[in-house]
Amino acid sequence: MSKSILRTDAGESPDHEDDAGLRQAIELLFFAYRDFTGEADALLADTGFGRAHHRVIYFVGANSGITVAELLKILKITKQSLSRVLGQLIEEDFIDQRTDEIDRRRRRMYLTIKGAELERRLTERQSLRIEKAYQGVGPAGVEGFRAVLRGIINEEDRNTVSNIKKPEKKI
Amino acid sequence: MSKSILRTDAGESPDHEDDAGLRQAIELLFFAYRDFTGEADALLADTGFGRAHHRVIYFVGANSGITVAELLKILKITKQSLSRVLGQLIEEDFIDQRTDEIDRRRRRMYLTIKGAELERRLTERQSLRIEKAYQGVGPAGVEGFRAVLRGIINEEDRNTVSNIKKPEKKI
DNA sequence: GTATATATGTCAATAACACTGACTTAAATT
DNA sequence: AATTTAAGTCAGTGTTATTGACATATATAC
Repeated sequence: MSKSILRTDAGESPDHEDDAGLRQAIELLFFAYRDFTGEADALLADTGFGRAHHRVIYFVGANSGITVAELLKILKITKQSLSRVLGQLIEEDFIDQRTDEIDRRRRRMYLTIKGAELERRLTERQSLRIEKAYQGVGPAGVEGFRAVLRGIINEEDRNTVSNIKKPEKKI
Repeated sequence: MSKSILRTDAGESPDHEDDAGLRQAIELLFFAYRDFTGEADALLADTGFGRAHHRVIYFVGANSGITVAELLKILKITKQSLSRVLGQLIEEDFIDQRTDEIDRRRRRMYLTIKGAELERRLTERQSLRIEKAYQGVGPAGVEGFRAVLRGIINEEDRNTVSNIKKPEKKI
């Protein structure tokens, strides 16, 4: 009685993953992301910052010297949204913004000592959670995890994620 | 020069996953979730509903007859937050709420025809995305994907996700 | 060198989603 | 009869995001 809502409840589905398997994946993504971000959210709660600040700190940390436009492309939010968050982070000395030497329209962003310290604490927690989840899964399983997530990402953005095997990222 | 921020930039890290690998996983989760939800968000945009409505519709669809308290536990939001979203969904006839026959304090929720139709459209899209991501990864890889996500979820909630291999879910 | 395009920033209004705290109602349990 | 549980509501607040309009500085094209 409870089985499928995706298909019309008959017993077909021949060659592809069954509905239940796909629904399970949907739920796994929801719960995993909820808990994955929840931990960092809790750590941030004291500082007055939120998830948006975390994202900015993370990506500036991962891409030192990133420009505003590049950051917007990654986050897929509007300039005005970023502005508020970024303004606070600069104001409170977590991020340093410097004009590009060559193209003086561009502002490049860097973590301050304080910013890097916060980034480290946040990333450390999340890394630990993932590291634990990797345990007992085995290299092939971990590779499967990566491959499926990569496949879920919009094609045009798959290369935005740093690809370890290949030489070096740039962004 | 850009490598690690997690550890102090020296070349250690012996037995465990290296920082770059874990950072990559963090980014994969971010981008995958962003795009995974983005598609449904776009579909919802016309209707005036948002991601919160989607979550309620999804979980009521997956757990027909779920009570308010059970839904709150899954979503980890407050009663007041749910109230707004749920109220709209009932008002606009996507969800039907009926008093439990036995315990008349409980209100059980069900999708209406209209609600089930919307749920189907949303879940279909997301399922298709996951199905595509599964292609070429192989059964072991898919199992790895599931296992890692399950490991990321807080221990107390790992069984909230339907576990296909075992008899049946309940919630 | 003037015109145009690009990169960034800002002002104002609005909306979705979430929170805390305090309280009510109805029904079940003790 | 007293207490607990399930659900709902009122009021106030905060974070994250949106759209639209406009301003400034700099680079590039003609």
